[in-house]
Amino acid sequence: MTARSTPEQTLELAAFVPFRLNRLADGVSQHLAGVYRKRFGLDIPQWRVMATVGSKHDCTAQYIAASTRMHKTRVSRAIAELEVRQLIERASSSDDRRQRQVRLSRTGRRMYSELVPLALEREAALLSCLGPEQLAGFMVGVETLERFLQLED
Amino acid sequence: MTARSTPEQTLELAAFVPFRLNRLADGVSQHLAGVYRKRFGLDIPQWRVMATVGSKHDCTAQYIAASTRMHKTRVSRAIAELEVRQLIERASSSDDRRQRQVRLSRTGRRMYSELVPLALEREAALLSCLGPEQLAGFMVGVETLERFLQLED
DNA sequence: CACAAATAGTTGCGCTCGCAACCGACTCGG
DNA sequence: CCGAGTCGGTTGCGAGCGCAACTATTTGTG
Repeated sequence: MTARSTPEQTLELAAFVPFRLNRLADGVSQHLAGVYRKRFGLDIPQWRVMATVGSKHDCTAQYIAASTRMHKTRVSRAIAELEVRQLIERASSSDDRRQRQVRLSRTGRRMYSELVPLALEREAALLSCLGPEQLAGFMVGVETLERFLQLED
Repeated sequence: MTARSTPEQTLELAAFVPFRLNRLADGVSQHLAGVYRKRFGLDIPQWRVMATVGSKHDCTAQYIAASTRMHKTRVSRAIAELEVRQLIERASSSDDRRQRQVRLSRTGRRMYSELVPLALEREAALLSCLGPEQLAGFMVGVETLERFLQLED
């Protein structure tokens, strides 16, 4: 075998931060998936659209795409399905007839007001495993990385 | 707890930790994608298999699936492609003829030894935006969450 | 020993997604 | 105005993935 002075550099996937971050994000998603899928029949894109439209009324598909960082086709399809299910409504904008204003319907608002507390509760349950100062330290890291990767809105 | 005096609870996606974690993990993946895709023609499953096989010789597909937390079909297909490209070799195990021992080929080892330093360098570049104590605080949070979600190996 | 249950790995199928092409609407320079 | 370029949004298509079913082998139980 090769007798190099330095041993071959190896990479332990379990200690590789990008991998761990992916795995963690995926685990968190799973942890939440039940809330919107099983109970409300929403998949992730639909849930994100609901959340966006719920907090900012009369927004466009483009705005949703930008703020959720989803591809516009993904947004388009999520909106289409939500409209079929009558959870949102679309009205053609008066000043630019290319874009259509998206808003929650009556039933959509009802679902939203049920959905939000559950989601926040799950988030809180997740973060409850961190002490206050641990949480703060963690979030500082998240924010710094977001800024570094220019992921902020 | 609070009566109707509080306004309707809303959820700002940009402040919702699960969403931010997904976005962050995705950003980090993008940040790395160039390394294995553009330069070595590997996609993520293939890269993970390479990394796993590189650090643990003679492992089975099942082991790879467990340690990367990928679905066994995803692993199977990644291995198949890597074998076609002659980056790995498979030998049927003597004691259990269902499983096949996977290891890097000569060219696979060469690629691995090129790939690992680049990946580690990228990881370091990413984490360099955090100061030492920020990094430590961040990693403590990651570890705690991993343990909470039972994602450790 | 025989047969049921479990296990390693592969494959058919349907679904989702991103890319690129597209359609209709706006804009702006000439 | 008119045409080129741009922009909001949709759709055809191919790639990748997970589920479930399958093959081949091993293990467990009577």
